[in-house]
Amino acid sequence: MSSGAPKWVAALVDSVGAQGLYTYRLPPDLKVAVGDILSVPFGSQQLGAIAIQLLSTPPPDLAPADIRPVAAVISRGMFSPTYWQLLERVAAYYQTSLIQVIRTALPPGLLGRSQRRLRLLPDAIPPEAEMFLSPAAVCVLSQLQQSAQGDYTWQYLRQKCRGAYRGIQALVDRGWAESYLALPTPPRPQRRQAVTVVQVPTPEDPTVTKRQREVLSLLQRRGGDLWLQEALQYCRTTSATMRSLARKGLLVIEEREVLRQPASPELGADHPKVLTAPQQTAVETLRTDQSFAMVLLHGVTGSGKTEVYLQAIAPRLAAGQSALVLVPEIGLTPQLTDRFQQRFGDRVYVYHSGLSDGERYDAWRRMLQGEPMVVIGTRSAVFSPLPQLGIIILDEEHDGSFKQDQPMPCYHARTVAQWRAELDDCPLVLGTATPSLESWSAQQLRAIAEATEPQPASPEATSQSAATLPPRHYLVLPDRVHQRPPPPITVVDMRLELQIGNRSIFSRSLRSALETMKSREEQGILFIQRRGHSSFVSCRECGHVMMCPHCDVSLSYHQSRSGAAEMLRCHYCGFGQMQPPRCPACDSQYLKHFGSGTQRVEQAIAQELPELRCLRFDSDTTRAKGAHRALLARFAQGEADVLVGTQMLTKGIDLPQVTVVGIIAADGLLYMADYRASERAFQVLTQVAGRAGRGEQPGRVILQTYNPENPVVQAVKSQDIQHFLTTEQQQRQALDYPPAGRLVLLRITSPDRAAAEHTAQDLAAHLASRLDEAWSLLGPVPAPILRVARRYRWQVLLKGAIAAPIPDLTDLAKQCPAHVSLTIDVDPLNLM
DNA sequence: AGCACGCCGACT
DNA sequence: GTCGGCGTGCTC
Repeated sequence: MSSGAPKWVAALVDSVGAQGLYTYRLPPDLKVAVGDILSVPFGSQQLGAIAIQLLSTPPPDLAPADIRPVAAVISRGMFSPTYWQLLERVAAYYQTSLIQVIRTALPPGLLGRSQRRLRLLPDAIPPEAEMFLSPAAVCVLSQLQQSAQGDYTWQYLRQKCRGAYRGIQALVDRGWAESYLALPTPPRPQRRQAVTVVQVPTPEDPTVTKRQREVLSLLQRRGGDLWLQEALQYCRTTSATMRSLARKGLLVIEEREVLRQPASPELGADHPKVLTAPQQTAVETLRTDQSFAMVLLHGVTGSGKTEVYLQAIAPRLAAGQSALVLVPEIGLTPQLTDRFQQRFGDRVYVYHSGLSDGERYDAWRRMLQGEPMVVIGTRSAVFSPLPQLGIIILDEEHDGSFKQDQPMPCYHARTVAQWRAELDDCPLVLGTATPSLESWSAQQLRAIAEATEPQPASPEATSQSAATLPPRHYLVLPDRVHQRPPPPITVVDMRLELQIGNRSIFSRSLRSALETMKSREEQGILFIQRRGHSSFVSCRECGHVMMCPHCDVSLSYHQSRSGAAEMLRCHYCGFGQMQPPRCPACDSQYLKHFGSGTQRVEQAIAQELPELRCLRFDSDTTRAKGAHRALLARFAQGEADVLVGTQMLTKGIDLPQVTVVGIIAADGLLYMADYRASERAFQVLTQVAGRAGRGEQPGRVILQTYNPENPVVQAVKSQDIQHFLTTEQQQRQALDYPPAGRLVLLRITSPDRAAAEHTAQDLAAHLASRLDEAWSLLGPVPAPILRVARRYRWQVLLKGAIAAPIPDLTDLAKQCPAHVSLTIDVDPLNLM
């Protein structure tokens, strides 16, 4: 035997409990390469695994007899080297295992899992078999007898029957049922018959009948290439005619893979638009700079960012490269995806969490084929395996939904996209009307570094040198296209309204604006903050807000159940106090927690402005698939005068008829118990305001608040973004909050109330003893909503200097008792 | 996730 | 004694 050929493979097994790599034997006829997806035996299961390393000698600590063989190769050549590096980087930075990252990145089904199933053997079962069996076995038996096939997975039976395990055992022991292993079936690409016209007969050809000519011309009218089923229907003919045409060599019938793509409505074509000068500059920059760079595209709403994306992508496609477009939520941006499909046709692929497994699998196969294409997707699409990536665009880069906070890895798509752009050496465009403080600060840092670069850098000054920072460009689109002026923003002091006896949620200005709007047959948007469980407490007479004495955040209102004590609590340090009956500043009795809903606004309109027809746009009315598009279409067709909605209204919708935007109460946004409250409030309010006056008619914005002098309100009013960001950055700097410092949040949850609390305390105590001075510990504190989905939640926050390396916390999971789970959230956005 | 093993209390 | 529940630890 030749000694060089590898006979073993170290593989990463897709199992929660599997730690590290496992060695498998390679059957002589099976060719395996690093990165291939395998099916391997693991205990009693057949699991998905990824080949990590080929070995020519088995590990010494393992008896050769104990090494089991690889069962099959499910998929080959999945990972390019840079893709592999990307996943490893994500695993390392976000402190989770590589397999966990792989599970996030790959579509379900690629790492197939076998099922253990139980099949009834009806012939062997005597009458009144129940007499001999335990209740559990009877339960299993009756379940199986009720099913058509007499066949269920173990998992299903265990769900249905108490003590199913022993019951199954009893049935198997008596030979009345058999247990077997269903091998994982990789989702099979669907295949269908397709017809393609390949030759047109000459008019005088006698072998082609009149009917056949008709069929051919009908087919050609439809592009000469369609599914057999459709072709038969369309031509009202039979497969015999088609076969006869195929025999004459006029068309070809072949099996073809169906790449399932969710049906999109018929769209007309869209052509490149004439660019404004700033758009031209932006497109030019992106055309010339094709290697890794971070490009912050700062364009006010309505300035035509999408057109820049489209024209930046076009040359990449022409050069055989692909583009990745990341958006906050596909459902909210039908207009963007439509536009891309109109421009690039079937080269556009939409990838998001709402796809079925089959659709995702198809999308992956198509991407791996390497044809140039445009993938538009949400957060997880940052892992799309596009082999020839030419540009990454991250639209609405400030949006929080790019951060995952539920299962680990708690990654930020913007961070991962940056690594990806670096590894694949292509530009990353961050588009937004309201840059995040992170992106803006990074841009500032780079600008400062570049300004100081001409002098030869001293060896000590390394961290600030331009060479160590990624190259960055800052591109501004300062004006709306067609020179539409930005809508003026009127700030209304709601305290004054209360003083003159207006207890309505509508100020006099908003009311009259809505009435004028109605008389001109224009449309309006009323925005309210999404109602949350916990909210801040503010005085309706003097505007005083209850703040934490130890932290620079507002206190949150808590009431565990109706009738229970009303508590105020700080989400950062755990400080708590009772809700005072009167305002500590002015002794008013109108000290109330805030939180109003879309429904309340709807009611108020019905009572006070009954002539206005209204549509509600919130998570309740848009839950169904396609509901966003439908609702927006109804509104666009003039079915209602006002659209009442939440945050969802801020995202990339273009409604040209809207002239009035009313912000019912900005306050709910201003005092969320979070150091990012101001930034988020500024972003949301600016985005909402940007919805007004996008069409022919000029727009106006009415912003109602109990705190007109609040800096955020002032900044929104003046639209001085630079000033706002500079001030905000200084405040973060003073408190060492990101981006001036960094945070790591540990979320500890358990169905056991005490276990969650004790584990949080133990982990905090343990961390306190080992963290260096660059890091400080905040907590443990109970989560603002202590119990969610029957789990009690505690958290520990680590706050560190920006330059300090993040401590390795991966060992903490092992210190958690059973039933307590730990999530490590690096750079958390959501502190709740 | 499963599945084995081992411990403990309850019962023919 | 043994059955059945459940906690713990391992799977190449």
